[in-house]
Amino acid sequence: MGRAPCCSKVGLQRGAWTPREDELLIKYMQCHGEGQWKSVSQKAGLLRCPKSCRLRWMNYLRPDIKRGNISPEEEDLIIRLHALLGNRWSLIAGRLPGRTDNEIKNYWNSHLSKKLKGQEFTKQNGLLSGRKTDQTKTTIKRTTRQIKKNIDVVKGMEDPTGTKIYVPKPTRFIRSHEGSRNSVNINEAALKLKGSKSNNNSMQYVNTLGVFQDDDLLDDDLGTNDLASFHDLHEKSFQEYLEVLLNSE
DNA sequence: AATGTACTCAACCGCGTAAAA
DNA sequence: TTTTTACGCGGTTGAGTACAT
Repeated sequence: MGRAPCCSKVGLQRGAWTPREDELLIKYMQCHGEGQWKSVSQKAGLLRCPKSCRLRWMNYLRPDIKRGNISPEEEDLIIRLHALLGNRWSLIAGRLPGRTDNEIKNYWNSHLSKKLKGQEFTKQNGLLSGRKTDQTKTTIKRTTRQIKKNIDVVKGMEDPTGTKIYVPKPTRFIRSHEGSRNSVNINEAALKLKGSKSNNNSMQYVNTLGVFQDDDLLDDDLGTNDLASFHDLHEKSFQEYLEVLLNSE
């Protein structure tokens, strides 16, 4: 696995971009479009490494980038998406037109992580404190049972028609109140999709839920384990699946 | 006004991986 | 099949700025 040489090693310009550099990069992009970053710096007359050029363009100079504060609607969406996806900033950014992964990551780290830290939700559910109420424990167990039930149904119907099923890659669900919300969301999504028996595609998505780590789910301390290693899907499937998760809240 | 502290965000770094050689 | 290249991602850094003392 090779690695592009660091710009400091080949004597290229570093640090903040000047207006002149921006101008050169914008002009080049207007003529040639994105891609071929390796040659961009040379052809545009910039003494910058490809990474730096790409980053400057993607996070700052691109014409479709939205400027200004994050709206309450956007903030709400970020919070919900983060609950579902974790720190997968590029995926989150993909659902916020005009916003970059870097911007959302910064916004999360400087605003939302602190904002959410002491929220009432945590206290009510007792999931971060390590002390769960009886009601919480009951909810977790009920949710766990329901998920397992759904998985059994799904397993029995796995790929009955030979339809292509997208093989996922692992996604970690970390210990957090968001994690506990995941359990509910995934469960609800499974129920909704399971209900669409007439739709073979839906069943594929449900299948992707069938990879929960059973032992973890049965663990009383649900929040400390991977809630699931449900898998990333083919892009189209993933987007549709995400819709279900979001709408199930 | 001077200094210290906290915050923001553009930019950098290192890693993983798909594609090309 | 193996190695190299190029790209994209998430974590981290640090300069600039705002605010508090």
